[in-house]
Amino acid sequence: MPKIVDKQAKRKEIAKTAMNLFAQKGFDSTSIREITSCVGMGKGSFYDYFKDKEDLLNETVHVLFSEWSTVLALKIKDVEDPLMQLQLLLQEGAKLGDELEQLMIVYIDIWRRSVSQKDNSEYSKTLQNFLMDYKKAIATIVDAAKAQGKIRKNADSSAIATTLLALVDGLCLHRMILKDKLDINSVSSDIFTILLNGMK
Amino acid sequence: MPKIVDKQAKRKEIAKTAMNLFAQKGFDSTSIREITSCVGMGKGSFYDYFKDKEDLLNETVHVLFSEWSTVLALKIKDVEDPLMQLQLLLQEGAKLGDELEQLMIVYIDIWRRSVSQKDNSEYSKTLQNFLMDYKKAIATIVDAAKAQGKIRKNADSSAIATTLLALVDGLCLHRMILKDKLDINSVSSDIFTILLNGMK
DNA sequence: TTTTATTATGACCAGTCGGTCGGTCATAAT
DNA sequence: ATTATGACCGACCGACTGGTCATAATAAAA
Repeated sequence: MPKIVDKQAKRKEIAKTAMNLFAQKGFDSTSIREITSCVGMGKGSFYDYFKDKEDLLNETVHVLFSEWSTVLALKIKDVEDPLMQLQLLLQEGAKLGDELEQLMIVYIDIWRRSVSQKDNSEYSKTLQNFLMDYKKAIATIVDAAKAQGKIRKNADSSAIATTLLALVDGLCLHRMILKDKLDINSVSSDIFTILLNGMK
Repeated sequence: MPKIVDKQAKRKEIAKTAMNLFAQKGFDSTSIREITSCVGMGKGSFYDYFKDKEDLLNETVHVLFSEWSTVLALKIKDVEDPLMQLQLLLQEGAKLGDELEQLMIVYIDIWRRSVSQKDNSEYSKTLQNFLMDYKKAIATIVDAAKAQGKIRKNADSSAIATTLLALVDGLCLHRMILKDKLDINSVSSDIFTILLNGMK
């Protein structure tokens, strides 16, 4: 029998390498040649693992969100207090743009593609699902805080989750442009106090 | 003597047309040929108005922010109460993504380019300045609210402005992906109440 | 060793890219 | 009527694109 390679593993490997290039030049301007040469394989072989360039984008999106979730989950895993979890989510999430700047750039790139493309491409749906799952996870934490009486009972968990998520992403993005001119620590602690006062 | 055209006006016209195409395919994937054919001019003439493709991007960014500011300023121009202005800024700003979806898509595209490109290109600086000016304008409104005793005196205007701005952009972006699944009205009114309670 | 199914390859393809350039055209001043 | 000049153009360039395919390399089974 011929040698067998783990196709799924190689897909991941190629996607990870590609992500670095996407972060530098964007998806559209990164060529298959560049990617394969960076991985150390022939250009033709690319098509043994991916149907076409968009198929690579689908894989990239999966890798992206999986890494993102892993890192974020690690940040709050040992925290018990749901309120503290929310605060961490805000502070650490907004700082994730520094730590995972490349991921963030690719995120934006995919975002733009997903919105301007009218067809319901696979990566588009993945992006939607990621956002909704993320939101649900936050809403669950908010509910836990409500159950412990740390947030007023009549607060809209879903709305709070939506807001927090949008805020984190917004801060992330703005911070990427403004760099040191946007001090996450001072902003987020102040805001969290305000939010908290309002939510009680 | 030959007829003289208003070069700056034509630059604007071309940039506006280009923006529609950028919103559909992204800057990288939109060709000069496409743009000029859409405007109804020869490809060669393009270079009578722009040094190169990036020069067009600079013009596009200016047009983009100018349109954005104009529309947003219109939304709050007749409102006296600074608190109401802030609320409008949040509600209307977040909905601007619907009204000006094309602008928003191009905004994201430029954003990605600006961050991944390490050099300090002109459009990059324009984007930075726009964000900082925007933030300053909001901070001014917050100060006005403080002066009227509608926000507690010790609140950090700058932090609040930063947050509001990030929140608006974040909601805008999320709404573009989630469409109707994200109801801006219910979210923003609820959140504004929370913010307000905390800020008093 | 031979066979055989899978993996790996890079030359090749048709087409597109941003950008240049020589030259035509329309107009307004003379 | 002549002339000067900016506006306008599309053929052309070298470089590059995503994708194909005939062929070569590989390694387990016979």
